[in-house]
Amino acid sequence: MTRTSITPSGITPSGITPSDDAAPAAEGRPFSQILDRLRGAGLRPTRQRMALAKLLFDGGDRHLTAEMLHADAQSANVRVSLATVYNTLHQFHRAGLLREIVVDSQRTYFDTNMSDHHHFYFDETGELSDIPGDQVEVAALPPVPDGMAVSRVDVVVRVRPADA
Amino acid sequence: MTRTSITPSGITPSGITPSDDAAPAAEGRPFSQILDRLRGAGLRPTRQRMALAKLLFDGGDRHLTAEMLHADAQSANVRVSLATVYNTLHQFHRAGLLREIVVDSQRTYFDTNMSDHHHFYFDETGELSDIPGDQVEVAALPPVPDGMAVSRVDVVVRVRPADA
DNA sequence: CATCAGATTAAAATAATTCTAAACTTGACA
DNA sequence: TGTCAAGTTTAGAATTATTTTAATCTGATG
Repeated sequence: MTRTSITPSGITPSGITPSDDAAPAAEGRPFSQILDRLRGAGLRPTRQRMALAKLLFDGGDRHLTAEMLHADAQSANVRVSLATVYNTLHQFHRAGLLREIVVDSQRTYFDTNMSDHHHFYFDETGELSDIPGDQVEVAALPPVPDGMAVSRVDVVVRVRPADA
Repeated sequence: MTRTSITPSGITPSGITPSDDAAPAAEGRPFSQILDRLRGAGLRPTRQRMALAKLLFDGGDRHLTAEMLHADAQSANVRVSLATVYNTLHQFHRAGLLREIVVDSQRTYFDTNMSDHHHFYFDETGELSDIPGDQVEVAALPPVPDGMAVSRVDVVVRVRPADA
């Protein structure tokens, strides 16, 4: 239970409606948390960033692509262009709010789980699931080339239906 | 020294010329090795597959993209279309002659080193280098989801200039 | 050496992502 | 509160890596 996600109880799924947007936010919790998060990251809390942040961080750990988040936004009646979704994902990533996962050399996934962990990748379906950091041990890393520093170690366990 | 690559001594860089192609191949070594390799994989030894195989396997361990191999072919005066390079790389991969590496979600790399090993990835330059399998230890893999089998475990150590 | 499945190719098509330039918003300040 | 610069959003065009298409070749076999 070390996650930092925000999971309020009785708030409209996507909160922000086209008409009313400086919504009062009941006791002022979920909105201001996201707001602080954006401010803290030096990102102006715009309507679309707020909405995307809510979609991203309100639902537990998620692995998604730009297209997925865009679709999510559509279903939640949040109007954002795909370009903005791409921009926002990258900004959030640079700001340390999201992690980029490379498992498929054709699409880019982002992970809302920023803790130290690795991934299962289901080749068939293209789905991802987390492996807690403490369940994989990468021992004995070789000496890093001169003048270089490790920026990250990624472990991807590729799985497929046991069978053939 | 457990590699299986073929490194002949005094043969013209790419061997195959547009005009003469059923070349005698001196004592019949490098050609027939590649030939056997293709035949063994159930791939018809065509002019372009032979040439690409030579480029791929004659030069030690290599990490390359389709575009790179295509460029290689051009400089070696081997005429192959880019589409054929793509096809060939995938066929070789399916045939177990090449390994696909996912480190960059924008291009696909292939590795001629089929032994068990992992990679350093230089974020800045997009270059790759091998880490011998025995220099990384992935211990304590978590239980694989039901009905699934591990098809591969990839470890990528991302590095960048030590500094700022 | 005729045949044909399999291979190659140029060119068009696709998919994911980025860029562009114009049209907004936002926050700051007078 | 009105104004404005700087930062954002957006539709659509552009780019990049890769795949598909359809036509044309080529290697293996009889």
